[in-house]
Amino acid sequence: MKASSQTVFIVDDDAPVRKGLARLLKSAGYLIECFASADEFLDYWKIAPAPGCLLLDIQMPGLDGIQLQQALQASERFIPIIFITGHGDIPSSVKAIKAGAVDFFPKPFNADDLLRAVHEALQRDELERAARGERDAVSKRFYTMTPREREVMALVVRGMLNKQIAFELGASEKTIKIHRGRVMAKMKVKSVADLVRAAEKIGLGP
Amino acid sequence: MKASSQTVFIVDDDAPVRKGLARLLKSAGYLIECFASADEFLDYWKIAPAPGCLLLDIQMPGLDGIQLQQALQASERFIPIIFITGHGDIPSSVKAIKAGAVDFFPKPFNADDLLRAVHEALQRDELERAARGERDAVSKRFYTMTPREREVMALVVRGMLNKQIAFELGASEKTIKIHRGRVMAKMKVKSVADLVRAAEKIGLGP
DNA sequence: CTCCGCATAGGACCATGGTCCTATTTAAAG
DNA sequence: CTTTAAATAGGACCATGGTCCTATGCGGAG
Repeated sequence: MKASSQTVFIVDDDAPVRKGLARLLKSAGYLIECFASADEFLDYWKIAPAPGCLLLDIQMPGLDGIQLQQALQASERFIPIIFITGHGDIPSSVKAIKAGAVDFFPKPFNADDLLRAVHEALQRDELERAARGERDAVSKRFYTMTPREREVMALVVRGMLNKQIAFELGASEKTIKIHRGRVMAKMKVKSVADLVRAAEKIGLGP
Repeated sequence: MKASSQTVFIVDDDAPVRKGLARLLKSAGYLIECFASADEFLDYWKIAPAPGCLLLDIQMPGLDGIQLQQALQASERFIPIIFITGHGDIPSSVKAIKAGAVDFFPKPFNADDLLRAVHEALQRDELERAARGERDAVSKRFYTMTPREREVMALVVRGMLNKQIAFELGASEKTIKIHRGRVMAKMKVKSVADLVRAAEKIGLGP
């Protein structure tokens, strides 16, 4: 029984299957939440998204597993998905994995394989959350800047000198220095190197 | 018939299948090379790797498709793979895609789907080659530098001042300036921003 | 033993970056 | 109509970066 603040969300229309999965994963030390349909899960997820992963049956009344995956992809809240299916075929497994699913198990599946996949999925979620947190922090700072400051930042990140930036933007070098100072302050970085890395996190290429 | 300098390599132990695939892809304007076994392909590939993609049957005497994929993964020469199989199962399709395969088709497959996959694979190969070319160029420059210059580069990329680098390396600021100048020259960059991006291409983190 | 690459470093000098202070103009918000 | 945020910019000043030239010491290759 390991401590865990991560939840395994189980979505399956078959109650005995849910119970079986829940028991298996509880005994492995994970927090569990069960849902009988994709919509039920989505309602919960919109209100209380949490760190964890999603164990998802493909065949279900209402939204099926693949559709739920697409819905989650479109939303901004990411969660790693492991598919489970009674009657899956190769094309759908390929599609699911290409769309980023962690794994895809036909029933009956091996419990150890599933646990390994859950472990991998939870790890992915942690990494993704960390990366996302950084992106969000940088992005938030970026949007505290004025339009002009953002322009200056873009050119600094391209490696341009104040003089060149001044020419490019039709302002004096003096003004650029001021904007540049504010960019460094608002982005909370101490060097151009850090600024470049921050810019890349939010997709600001040269 | 479009012009193409990219080759589709077909590896299948069944001659009629090879011929059918070759005809289909030739009529779509691609260059084709056929092989009856994984080893045959590998021998060719070791000598003359070329831009393109690989159409690969899973079931074959000798090395099977998945093993060939692993062998290619271990080597430094990347080529995008599309699997074709008569008797594939879901676990192997999942494994193949997770290992980076572009697609995985059970027979019989739809010709349009295959052509789409080939197109995607060739695109991937181009992107991968471009990225790899850049990495190699940067890496080559990196290794023209002396050990000391590389140390200085690492610290410059971390955003440190000459003064701090001097202290860190136990040298005078003057010496650091000289190394730094050589770093910029040998890496062929004109700004710290460019140096940071070059460093990231070869996995030099802060 | 000599030559060369590497690391070291000082002097001189100028370009560049950064930060004070002050000040004006404009446009939007109240 | 006044307040405020944004962009503009000059003066003064100092820190930092970059590039000349010159010079020394060390260790390996020829």
